[in-house]
Amino acid sequence: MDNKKKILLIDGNSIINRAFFALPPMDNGDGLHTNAVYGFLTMMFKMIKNIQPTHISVAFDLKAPTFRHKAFADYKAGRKGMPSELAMQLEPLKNILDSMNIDRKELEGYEADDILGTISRIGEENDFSVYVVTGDKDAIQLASDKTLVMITKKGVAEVEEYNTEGVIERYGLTPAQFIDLKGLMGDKSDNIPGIPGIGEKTGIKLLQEFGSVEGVIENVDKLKGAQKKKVEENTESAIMSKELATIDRNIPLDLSFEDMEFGSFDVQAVIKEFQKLKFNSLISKLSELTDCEEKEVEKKEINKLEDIETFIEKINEEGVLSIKTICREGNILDKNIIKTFLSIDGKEYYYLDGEEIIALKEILESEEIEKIGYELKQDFVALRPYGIYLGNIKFDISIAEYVIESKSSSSYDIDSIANKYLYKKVMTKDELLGKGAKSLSFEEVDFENLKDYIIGIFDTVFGVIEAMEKSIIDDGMEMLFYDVEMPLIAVLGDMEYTGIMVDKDVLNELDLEIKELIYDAEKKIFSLAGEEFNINSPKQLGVIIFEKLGLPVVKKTKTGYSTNAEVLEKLMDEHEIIRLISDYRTVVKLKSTYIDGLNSVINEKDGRIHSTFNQTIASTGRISSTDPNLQNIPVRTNIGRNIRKVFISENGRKLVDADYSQVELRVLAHMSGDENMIEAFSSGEDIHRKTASQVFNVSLDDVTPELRSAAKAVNFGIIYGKSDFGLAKDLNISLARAKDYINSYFGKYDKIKGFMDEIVANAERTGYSTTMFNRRRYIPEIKSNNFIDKNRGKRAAMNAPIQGSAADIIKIAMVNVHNRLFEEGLKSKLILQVHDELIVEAVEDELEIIEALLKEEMENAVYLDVDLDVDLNIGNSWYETK
DNA sequence: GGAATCACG
DNA sequence: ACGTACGTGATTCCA
Repeated sequence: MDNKKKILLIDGNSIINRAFFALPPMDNGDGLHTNAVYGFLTMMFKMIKNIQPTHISVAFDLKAPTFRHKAFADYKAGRKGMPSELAMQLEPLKNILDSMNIDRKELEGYEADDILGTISRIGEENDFSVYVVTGDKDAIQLASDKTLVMITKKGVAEVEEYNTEGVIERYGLTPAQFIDLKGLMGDKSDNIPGIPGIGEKTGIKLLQEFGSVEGVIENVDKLKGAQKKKVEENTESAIMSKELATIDRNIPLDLSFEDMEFGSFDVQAVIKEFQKLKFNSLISKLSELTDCEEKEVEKKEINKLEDIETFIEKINEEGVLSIKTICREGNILDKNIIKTFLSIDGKEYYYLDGEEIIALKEILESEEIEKIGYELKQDFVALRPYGIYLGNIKFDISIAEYVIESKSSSSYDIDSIANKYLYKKVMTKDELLGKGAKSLSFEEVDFENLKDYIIGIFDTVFGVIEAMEKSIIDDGMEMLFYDVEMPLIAVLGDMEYTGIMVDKDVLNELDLEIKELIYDAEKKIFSLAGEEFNINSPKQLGVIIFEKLGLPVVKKTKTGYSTNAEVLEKLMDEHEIIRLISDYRTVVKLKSTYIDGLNSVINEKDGRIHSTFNQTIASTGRISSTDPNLQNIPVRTNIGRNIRKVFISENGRKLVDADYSQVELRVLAHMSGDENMIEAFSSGEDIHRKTASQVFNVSLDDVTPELRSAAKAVNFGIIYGKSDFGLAKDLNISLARAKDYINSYFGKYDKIKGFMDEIVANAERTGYSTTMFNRRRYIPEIKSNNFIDKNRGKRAAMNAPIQGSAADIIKIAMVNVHNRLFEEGLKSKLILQVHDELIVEAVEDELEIIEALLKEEMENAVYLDVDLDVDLNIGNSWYETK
């Protein structure tokens, strides 16, 4: 089966039918069901990818009666018609096949089976390797050394393959005898009678002995008892059944292999069809199918913008501007722009050199002119040193893709966006600059190449906005995208550009202290171990404590002994070296990640640290912070908390730290509508204490610290979908008691239970869960057959609406705080966000205004069925704001 | 470049 | 019976 000529034959009705029943309902938002088409195409794409056929044909049944109906009035009697949800999907499927130039065949009086049988025969005669895909086992009779029959099992994704040998192996019969088997056993689904009482096993046995239906009949005398009687009484039925089950491989079919050739089609037309059905994920798979014409990036001119006046006039007319700055590596505070590329309509592209961009300041800052682009925060920040504040950021395609397709580990680079929406290959930054040691900078790169890179970005921006906008509206994310995510770009850009002041002296003092601690700990560890080794190497450390010192192994990792904090905690009483190792780990972490790490990113010009805030990373909608990560500065331990003394306010300013109190639990109370939980919050009591009293049925005064901490653990566990096992482990209680806690928790807060169950059920059906503001998180694992993956998917599904809604809320607050600071002409700056906490560096004159402003905007960002509560703390350093 | 570890909400 | 809390980022070791 290694011919160059390969023909893929698909039983269209059989496969679309299977797909319909195997896949959960899907629709395109316009009432058109799409699951069967989607399933069909997924299967077909997979086959094309695996088989690489040169020819394809899809056969369909027609409604008209076939020769089988004429021969046997009851043929297929009792079969229900197609459900309308499936019937409505036939035309769209046929349209897609047509637009992909895939041959379709249907012939009055015959079934799809007969078409496949005939083509496969002619194909074999013409030296093709033939691949037949269907859900109907009848087709097994077509199997041969040249024809591989693939029968779908479990939906449409997996198939069982049969060639001659495969049939013999599985049934002990030749493919031709498979027809005889049908003749004997009949087929309920087609209402073919066969011989009542003879099933697959008996049928196979008889055929192995007598060869065929006719053989069985001739030798009926050799049979005994009831079996003999059955065969005698149903001779005619058996012969007729065999006839009905025989695929007619000689039907009068017009066919030319030329028509069935597969490979070239109008990709853009197919994409349009897919977009109608919302099959975005399939669009990106088109490129895997065939190397047929990828749409080339059009060669375009990018000219120096000479006539700025006319350009500005035109912008004012159009009202939209796309921009991409290209910068040299350098200090965020310096003017680093090499070139700024501009386009108004996606047709004409221009550039300006370096500082020339200042000529467009008014337009760039204009609230009238809408700015569109890709990763516009970079441009926003790049323009700041020129005194330009990019205004009215309307549409950023990287963030649009993030809200449209939010799932874990997805990338939103320009190439994947272009590929998905436009089926275009565009140049990536890596392709432009190269990777690794040989990589170039933007300054070194050839200008012609740079132009192609920019054309790719602009073409993509202008090409995808319409489709993205439609997705955003269809999914109900207009408010989230236009009123939260887009304005947030400038907020985050400002935070990055402003940075946070650090006290280098404090940092150096801490460094000296910690060096001492590390040195002392090292010395003691080596002496207790009796040798020197690399304490930072879990491998070497494992050898020392588990082999040399013989401590009991608590847990293993993939690669060896586990030596993490939890394990060390368990070994604490076994040997005094453990405490030292644990402390050593703590201080080394502080030095490497925080002291050395922060030291290396202090901006030499302003003595501040300028982190980058990422808006398209976290699958739940949170913001993340890198270079450095300012969202994981130590706070939980006394020694670690000292790092916060490094983050200070400038002279004449104060840090105002505002944090939401229990925002995730409040979100949960609101979203679930649970009256008891809502009451718990409105009582104003400490929430974990109140929960303890409600769940354990004791008066508030009788809540012991143990009960409170149990309630706290359950409260948090609920947010993450924690199991009884995990709770038992954390609280160090029996599994039974942990179960008890959870049961009484859900007994008291029964709507929370219902809410969680509903989220999981919805996610299993739709594949995603949503926040209060319709932010989606896609969780494909929840449909997995793997128990572990599926459960992880369920927990992610339960957590995403809570964590994500809280993220939405603080983003709204950030936009509102930022707007008020601007509108009221205040000099204080929002400089940090740590998920439920905002930090403003306030000038002292504005301190009271800022306190009120922060509290007001954060508490009123949204209105929930429970109040949002914000705690304020003021200090000269982050350490003091506690 | 992945694994292990540990810092945060 | 399964394996056992969601979401991040940085550092270090080691193949």
